[in-house]
Amino acid sequence: MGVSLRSIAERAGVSLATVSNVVNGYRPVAEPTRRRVQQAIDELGYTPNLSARHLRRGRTGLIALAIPELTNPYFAELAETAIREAAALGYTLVMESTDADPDTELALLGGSRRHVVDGLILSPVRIGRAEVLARRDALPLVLIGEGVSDVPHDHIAIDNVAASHAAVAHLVALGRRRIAFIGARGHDDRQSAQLRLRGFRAGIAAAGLPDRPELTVVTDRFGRADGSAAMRRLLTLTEPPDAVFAYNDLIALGAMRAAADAGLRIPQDVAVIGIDDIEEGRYANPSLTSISPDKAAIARLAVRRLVDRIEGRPPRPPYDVQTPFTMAVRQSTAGARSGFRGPTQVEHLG
Amino acid sequence: MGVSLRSIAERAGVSLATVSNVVNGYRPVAEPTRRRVQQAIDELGYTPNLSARHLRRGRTGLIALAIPELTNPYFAELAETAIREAAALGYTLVMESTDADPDTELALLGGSRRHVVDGLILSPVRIGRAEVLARRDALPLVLIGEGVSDVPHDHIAIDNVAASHAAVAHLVALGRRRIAFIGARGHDDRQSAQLRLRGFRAGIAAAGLPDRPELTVVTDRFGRADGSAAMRRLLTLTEPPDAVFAYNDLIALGAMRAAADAGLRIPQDVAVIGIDDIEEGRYANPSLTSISPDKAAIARLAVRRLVDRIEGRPPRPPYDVQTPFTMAVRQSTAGARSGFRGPTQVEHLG
DNA sequence: CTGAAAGCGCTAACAT
DNA sequence: ATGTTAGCGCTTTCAG
Repeated sequence: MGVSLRSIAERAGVSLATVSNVVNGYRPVAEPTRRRVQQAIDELGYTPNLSARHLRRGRTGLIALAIPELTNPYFAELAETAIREAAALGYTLVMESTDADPDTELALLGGSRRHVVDGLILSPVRIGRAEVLARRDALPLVLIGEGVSDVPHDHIAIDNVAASHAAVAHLVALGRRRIAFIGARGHDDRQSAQLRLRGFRAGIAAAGLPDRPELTVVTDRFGRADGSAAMRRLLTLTEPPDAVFAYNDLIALGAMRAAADAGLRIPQDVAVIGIDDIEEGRYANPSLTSISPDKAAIARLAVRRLVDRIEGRPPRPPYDVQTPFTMAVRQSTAGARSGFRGPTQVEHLG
Repeated sequence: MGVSLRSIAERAGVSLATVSNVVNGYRPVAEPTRRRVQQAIDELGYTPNLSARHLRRGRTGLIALAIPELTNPYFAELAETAIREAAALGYTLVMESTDADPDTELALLGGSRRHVVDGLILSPVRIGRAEVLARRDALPLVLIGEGVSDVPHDHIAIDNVAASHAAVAHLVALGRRRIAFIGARGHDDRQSAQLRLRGFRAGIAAAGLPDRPELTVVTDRFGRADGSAAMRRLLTLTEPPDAVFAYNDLIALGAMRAAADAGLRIPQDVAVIGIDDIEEGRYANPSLTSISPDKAAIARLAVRRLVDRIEGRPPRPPYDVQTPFTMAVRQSTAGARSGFRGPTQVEHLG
């Protein structure tokens, strides 16, 4: 059917091995030979059959990026960089949606994709440290996000405790006293990290504010609808919050929606801050203040570390890599509702 | 290294072919035999080596979904369904970002991914009918979106002219007279479809409104920033528009941002409608009226048609398949700024 | 610097 | 109903 190494070899009057070598450059090839071969390649329009190559090499050239959902812009932005980085290193990235389902996450961890991909980048939300420690599969693995840390695997994330603490400190500096946290994961939390909640509590304590459990609302998922529902619940309190720190921007945006529907002014009546700094927040009305992780750095590091493992370069601790973050202050926590085009104030924290 | 067919065959005391048959079910296998084989598979944890399978079959089991950008929620929502559908049909979907670059689109069309994927779903934005007609490559291809139609390839999209016409009619029914269009593609437009613009003009004409070229603004891309910039330009007119029909929701959202920054009220001063019905629009403030394509249908149809081609099922016209759409009327074109939770009025148009 | 040949793991045509 | 075997296209020893 297609053009194979053999056709090129015949056309150029050389052996298979030589063609392979001009394609891959493993061994030096004399200039005149390489010329002839290259010409044959161009004329016949040869492209290597990857299945054959991978069968022979024992690798597929694919890596998987498994995330809770594609439709969360944070992950879409992350994926954009990861795809590029993977391509630059000679790999094709396939996206895998776990749908935040524990069984799917476990199956992935257990190697369900073993013969499909050479390695896996996983953003776990329903499995915890225990499951990762119990893992027997040898498929190279890199974890991202706040889900699981402190395991003998590469793990890339921001310092979630510090980031959350900073968010709360920002609200406190605004003079807010009744600060709520809308966070994800209402299920059985075994060991699964609660870093952002921990940072929130640390921030509250550091400000000398009382611990008010009724101001912490957990949600099942990470979407706008969850943020809205949680906010509506907070607004039924006799003393509703004057500020909200949301687990992520999507939740924050949902919360802002619910607050607006209730006739509240943002930030005057209630200030809102999120995490992720997705573009949507910059265009929201009011625009959303957010902790801004370096998404490109996370994606790049995750891909590189994974490829290192795949290609047998030795893992060198520390496994837990923390990437920098900043804070983008916008209307949802600003005093004046100034024009959008004004310079965005950014504090460097990472 | 890993567990292969051979290991299973030895363990179960059968031939390779038999193991292959219990795995693939091509030929009947006696129940006791199948049992033994299955047990061996379970015990040894066998998973087929896909590279080998694909080398043998001449297919990779991968299909590519090439879209302008991952970070456009419309495509993310589309991709979510496409991935699921592909998996159900035994394929893995890989996302390819063209970045709206003509060379990338051309290369894809020319078969740059030939040996990587079995087929391609492409959402073209920079290439036109001519390029698709000139294509020589045999890689199965399905087109989606308004970019290219009327070519001998499967093409899935809504009726863009009708949809745009409906959007304009909706604004006209609101009593708006100075209706602007913010659309994409400011480049050399050769043959590349301009369906939405055509529908816009038809709507204007049908309402007996004058043709006002200054109310049509083209943008280079499809993002929020483009919508904002275009809107700012429209607001410099001595007679600015009282309504805007945007090429897509992202542009609409950007336009709303710019309008709000200019102190305009939506919809009182200017009504806004988009196309795509992304979730973000439902949570925007005000929420965004939008033409709502059946994204799941588009994704499903595109994948199915592609797999039909890949597996050799004959193409049966019509090539151009139009999927239904509806209109979701929300605050950005509604009179009263009612609560978000109220029922969304939907007209069925598709 | 180049060639010959083995074999990666699987499927399918051909036997039995 | 099951077994045997050729060969998909490539990379990689081992020889020259």
